[in-house]
Amino acid sequence: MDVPNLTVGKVAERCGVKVSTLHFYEEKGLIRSWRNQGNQRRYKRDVLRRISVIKAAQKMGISLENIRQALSCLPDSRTPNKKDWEKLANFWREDMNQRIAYMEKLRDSLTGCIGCGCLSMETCPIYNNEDELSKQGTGAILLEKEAGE
Amino acid sequence: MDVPNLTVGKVAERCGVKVSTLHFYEEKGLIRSWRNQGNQRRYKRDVLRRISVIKAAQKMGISLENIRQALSCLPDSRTPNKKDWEKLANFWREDMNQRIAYMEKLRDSLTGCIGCGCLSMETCPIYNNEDELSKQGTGAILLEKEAGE
DNA sequence: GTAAAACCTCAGGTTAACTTGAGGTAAAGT
DNA sequence: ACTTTACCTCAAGTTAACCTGAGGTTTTAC
Repeated sequence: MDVPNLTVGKVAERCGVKVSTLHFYEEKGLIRSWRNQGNQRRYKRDVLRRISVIKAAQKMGISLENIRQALSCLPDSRTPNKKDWEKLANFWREDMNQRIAYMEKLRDSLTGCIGCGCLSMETCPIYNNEDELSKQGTGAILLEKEAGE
Repeated sequence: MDVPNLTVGKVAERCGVKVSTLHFYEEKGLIRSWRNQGNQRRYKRDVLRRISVIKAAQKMGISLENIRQALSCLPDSRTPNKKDWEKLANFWREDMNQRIAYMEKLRDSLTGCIGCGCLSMETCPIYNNEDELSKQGTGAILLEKEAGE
């Protein structure tokens, strides 16, 4: 029982992404493959987890470039183990905490801010928070809604 | 003491945005202006607050299109009052709560998920959450980092 | 009254994260 | 064997949220 190597199609299917996405990720250095004699991509099994992590991280609002950097800490030579992945998780959890805290601040400022008169660019807590937080590396947020449709 | 009407330049300056952004917002139906005889834009003072709100909402991850829709509930004929703005704030606060809850779930799932073996597309809580939440209108997230450049 | 600063429109550019399509090769099924 | 399915590369298109620049007009300041 050799571990069967995966084709792009299989990986795409199992991860719920398009083949073109895998090409794209490879081009961006997020995943790796080697080629068979026919020049077709083959993947090791751990690419599945890698892609899962990429997707999860994206949902947390991390850009592909940042994900790439984080993933580059994973060992290239051997299949990453539990400790490797945990390191990644720890790295991002702190980030998440900051993002969440930022959102909470925004939420808490919102009602007061919009309702009262303070929402003037210079004095509004929302704007003051921004500067403070962007220095910490947590800046603008873009949440994409994919509601009904 | 007539309220002096604002020019694009003034509005841009006071809001910390570029003139082109104001043109853009107007084109997208987010703000309004009228023209003087020379065809130049003039704004009422409440445009400042409107833009503040747009900016704040963007930081919360709301898309311009959604902001436009929300703002379209504001009265066009009269200057919006406190109640009008509060309605908006309430509308978005619920949204924020969902987004925050989603982030928290993600964060809490992250360590376990990445660390253990469950991060397989079909069973991972992160993926299950996604479906559940996207039906509620809270989908993918994109947080833009503007750290130290 | 004239020169600089501000404004106008419209076309096209930018970035991220992909997707689509054309034109061609490899692998799999029967 | 041959046909269908899968894969390859490379170029160009897509969306959001703007920005830049060209070519021309209006205001403002001295």
